[in-house]
Amino acid sequence: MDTSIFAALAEPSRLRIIELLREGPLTVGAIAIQTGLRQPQASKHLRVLSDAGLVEVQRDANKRYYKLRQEPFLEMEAWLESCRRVWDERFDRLDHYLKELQGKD
Amino acid sequence: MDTSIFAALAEPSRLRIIELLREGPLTVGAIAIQTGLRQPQASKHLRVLSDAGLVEVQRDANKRYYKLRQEPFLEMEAWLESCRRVWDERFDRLDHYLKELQGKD
DNA sequence: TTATAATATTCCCTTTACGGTATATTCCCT
DNA sequence: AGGGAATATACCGTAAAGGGAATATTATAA
Repeated sequence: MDTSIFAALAEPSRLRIIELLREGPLTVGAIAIQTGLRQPQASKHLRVLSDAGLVEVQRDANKRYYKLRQEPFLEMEAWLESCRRVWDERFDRLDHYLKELQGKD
Repeated sequence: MDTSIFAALAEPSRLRIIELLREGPLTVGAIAIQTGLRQPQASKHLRVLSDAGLVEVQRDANKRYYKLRQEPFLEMEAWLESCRRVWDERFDRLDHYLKELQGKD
């Protein structure tokens, strides 16, 4: 799991941007307005998100539409899935079983 | 979605700790050894993870067993779910439909 | 080609995060 | 009570992150 994905999402404005992009692609200007960011900061945050692979850009004249990329989201889902078995009933029972074995030494 | 969760996971050593805890609860000492961290750093990272609600501690004499908490993982799964609809087939079609409407102006 | 709109980058400054080391705390054992 | 193990906290120094403002880039239109 690449930590740069989490690092990108750790900044409130960037998380906000991601949430805006759930509705569909947006230009830098639109993002700046909807987040209350100044244009340079919006660009800079989008750069970080882009470097982390969370968004991609689609050019249209001198506007740039940013949109979400699916891959990192799939990666996160897979990672969460790998954590999920901790709370899996069967794993819990196995855990207790092993603990009991240890206790017998 | 609380960004402190992502901030906690953004640090490589902390992500590693979480991944170790997938196997079950561990003491600070065990975590320090398995990650190659010195004990104080391990404690500090665990503090961050704890403040973010990702782990909880269970005392046993002067040892402390850290284990994963389920809630933030459920929260992340729900959040990812809210992003998922972007790639939903139907949403995509609606998007194209709206774009076509705009083009007619 | 020049003006303008949209976006990206640079520089500076301040704050925050992290590692290292020392020290404090807590608990057990005798 | 005193010693030692396990863990937490404090303090310091450095490096990275983030905002602000100015400037550079790219594309369009006249």
